[in-house]
Amino acid sequence: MKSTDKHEKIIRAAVKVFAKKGFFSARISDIAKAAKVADGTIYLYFNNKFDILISVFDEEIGKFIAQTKKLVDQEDTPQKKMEVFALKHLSMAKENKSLAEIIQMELRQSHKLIKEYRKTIFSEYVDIISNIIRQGQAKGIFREDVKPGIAKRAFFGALDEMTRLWVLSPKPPYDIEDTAKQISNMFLIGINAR
Amino acid sequence: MKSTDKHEKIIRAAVKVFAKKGFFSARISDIAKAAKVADGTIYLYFNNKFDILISVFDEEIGKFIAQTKKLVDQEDTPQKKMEVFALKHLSMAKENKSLAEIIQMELRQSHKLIKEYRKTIFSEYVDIISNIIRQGQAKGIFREDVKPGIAKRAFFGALDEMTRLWVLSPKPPYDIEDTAKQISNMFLIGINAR
DNA sequence: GGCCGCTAAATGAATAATCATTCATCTTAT
DNA sequence: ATAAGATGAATGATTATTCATTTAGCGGCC
Repeated sequence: MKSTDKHEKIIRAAVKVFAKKGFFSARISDIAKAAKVADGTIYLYFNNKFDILISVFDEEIGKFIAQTKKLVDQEDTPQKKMEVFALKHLSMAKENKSLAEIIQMELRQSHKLIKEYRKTIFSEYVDIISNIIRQGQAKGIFREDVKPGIAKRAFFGALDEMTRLWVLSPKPPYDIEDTAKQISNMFLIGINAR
Repeated sequence: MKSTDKHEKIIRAAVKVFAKKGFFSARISDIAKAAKVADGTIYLYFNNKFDILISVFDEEIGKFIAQTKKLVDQEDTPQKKMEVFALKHLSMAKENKSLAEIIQMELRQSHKLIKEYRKTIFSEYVDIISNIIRQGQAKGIFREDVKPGIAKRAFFGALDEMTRLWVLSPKPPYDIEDTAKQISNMFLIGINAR
């Protein structure tokens, strides 16, 4: 029985089960059933339940960050980079809802390991934003008095909250591209009339 | 033994314990010990563990929203209202770190009841923002093409993410008032140089 | 080709530990 | 003396994890 990669099958099943029930309420037997393997089989591929969660993060989030960086690099202006970042962020949430749900829910746990994990992985991600902002400031395109360390959080937070809305609702209530543009515009030109 | 209000004592203890260990890892006996009562006593005041968490939210978040509304109402201009909202939000997180931590962590759970709860309570809160924006638009102060439904999420998300930073770190790295001003400015006038 | 024997992989029932919850008993205040 | 309040040991339910047993794939041999 070597036909399919069990590791992969279990990860995929776990993403679905964790998204649906949450990490703590998910039973190993739920994951096993969803992956169509025996309970014990899971322990041939993972050390314990927590290890499954970490593996989900490790194997999925890394890819996504790399993709985002690449897309941002392809754009010329800082403004366009911001917009592309927003678009990529929101698209990912829409296209991979279960994973987005897990990131939203489980990566917020107060478990020590999760906290550390979040700090590291999210720093790498939000620093894409602060780099764009610094570039823009160097070129005289962005205001000098904006602190990149705050702005990156604000921009990421705005996108993260939109994602949460979609994760909690059955359907995305807004158009992805329109939302990405609205949000990046709000940061770029503000909401004041003139 | 009627000297102190047990209900209150237990809530206070629960806030600390939940903040430290998270809802699922917190044991009833932890809370009992922190509140200096017997395990069984907790069940004289609460139906079950989950009920404690809900009570924490109910009794603390309601107060906070009311306070925020009042402060916002006292300001004249929409711009000032936005700034005051931001300031109140961040101050609350700084002054009541344990509660902020619980809101950050536990109110994100995928448990069905929590999801519903979050939708209701947060709607009330973020609608303060969309109301400010609509007022500003009616007065011709804010751009008409900004959608209040998106802007409210973005603004809240930005503040929420700053809060998360503080909750995860040992110390607040930025000045509250300065941060509130930076964030509201970013929304009001954007980050573009001109 | 068919038949052993061997190993790695898979199974799932049994185990063992964890805790939320209960309730028979005890305390305290009036 | 009584009852409302408090106690905490015992209960029972839940599940992560283990491990004795089974199964499947594979190479060598006749």
